[in-house]
Amino acid sequence: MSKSVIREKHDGHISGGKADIRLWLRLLGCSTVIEKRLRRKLAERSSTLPRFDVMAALERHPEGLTMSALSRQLFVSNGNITHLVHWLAKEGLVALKQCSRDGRSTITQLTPKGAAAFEVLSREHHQWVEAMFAGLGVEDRNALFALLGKLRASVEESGEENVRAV
Amino acid sequence: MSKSVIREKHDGHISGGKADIRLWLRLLGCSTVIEKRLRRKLAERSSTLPRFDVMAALERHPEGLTMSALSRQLFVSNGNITHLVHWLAKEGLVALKQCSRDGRSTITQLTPKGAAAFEVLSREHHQWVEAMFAGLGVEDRNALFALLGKLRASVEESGEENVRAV
DNA sequence: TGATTTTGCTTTAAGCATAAACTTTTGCGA
DNA sequence: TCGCAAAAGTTTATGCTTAAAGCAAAATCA
Repeated sequence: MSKSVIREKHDGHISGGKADIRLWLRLLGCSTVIEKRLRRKLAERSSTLPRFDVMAALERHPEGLTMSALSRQLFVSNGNITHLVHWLAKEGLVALKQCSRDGRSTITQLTPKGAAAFEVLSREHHQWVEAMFAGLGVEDRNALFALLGKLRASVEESGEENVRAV
Repeated sequence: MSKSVIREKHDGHISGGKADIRLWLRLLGCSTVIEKRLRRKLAERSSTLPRFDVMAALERHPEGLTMSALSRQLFVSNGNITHLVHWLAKEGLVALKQCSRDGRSTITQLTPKGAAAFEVLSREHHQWVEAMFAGLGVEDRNALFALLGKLRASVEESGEENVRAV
């Protein structure tokens, strides 16, 4: 998975590491195990997470999206989107058409078949996630949500130095 | 990154989704942004996260590890380890030797060069992580750590149904 | 208008990851 | 001891991902 970095030891401590590393590894571990489970479930239905993501984005934009818009929405590279969309198009799940006002752009939309397929997958996806979080009470979920918000802010702030002098 | 699934909308809510999905996406987002930053930093030093992981595992096992042991430690497939270790060996960062008691096994160890390289990378790695978590106070970190522990337990429990009748 | 830059997308090369098939070696049981 | 199953690694096929190079269309601007 290319994710692990270092492993927690059995006593929950890191060899030579500190608390931050331990926290990061736990965060990574949670995210990874959930993601793997979702991938596996989707694979059982002959789909993948990236394809699901693309379909989810298109489902929320019935008017269609350009390749670049998809790329921005999903935070993946342009070439990546090309690949995914072409695959989905070959399967008949999305339709491509030239943009009339801009000859460079391709508009991507879910086909009825694609929308139906996503409808089913999406419902299941939600159930899978729900099941994995079921062990947390409402208060825990709210607290976790808030803390992750703080963390996100912290990470973003720590990266600002790169943009400072621009 | 193949991770996103669905996107949070600007108001922080999910189209047609529920709180669990929102929480999952925020967790995924945090994990992904941190991981991307680490990957980028390592790339600037001509390394990668998977290679760093392998070296970290070997650093904690000076006696050496077999390929399979590495595979288990890092939770990645066997073929994957083959690839990574051979690359590291070609760079002179790890050394391979046949296991005397088992002709099938290959023992993998850091070379002095590899240990020195890891020493440097590891120190930097720790600083990067520290910086990203710097915005969280000690209490927040402890709370987050505990909540993620609960989440992990929840995820594991929710997967037990597969093993129940075995 | 004409030249330059930007934008949208594709292609290519490299790396990471898995599953499945395969080889070799080991170990175990009849 | 023979035969066969299990284990260690490798290889192959497939897919995701990025960065970088490239092409064509559009926009900018002198």
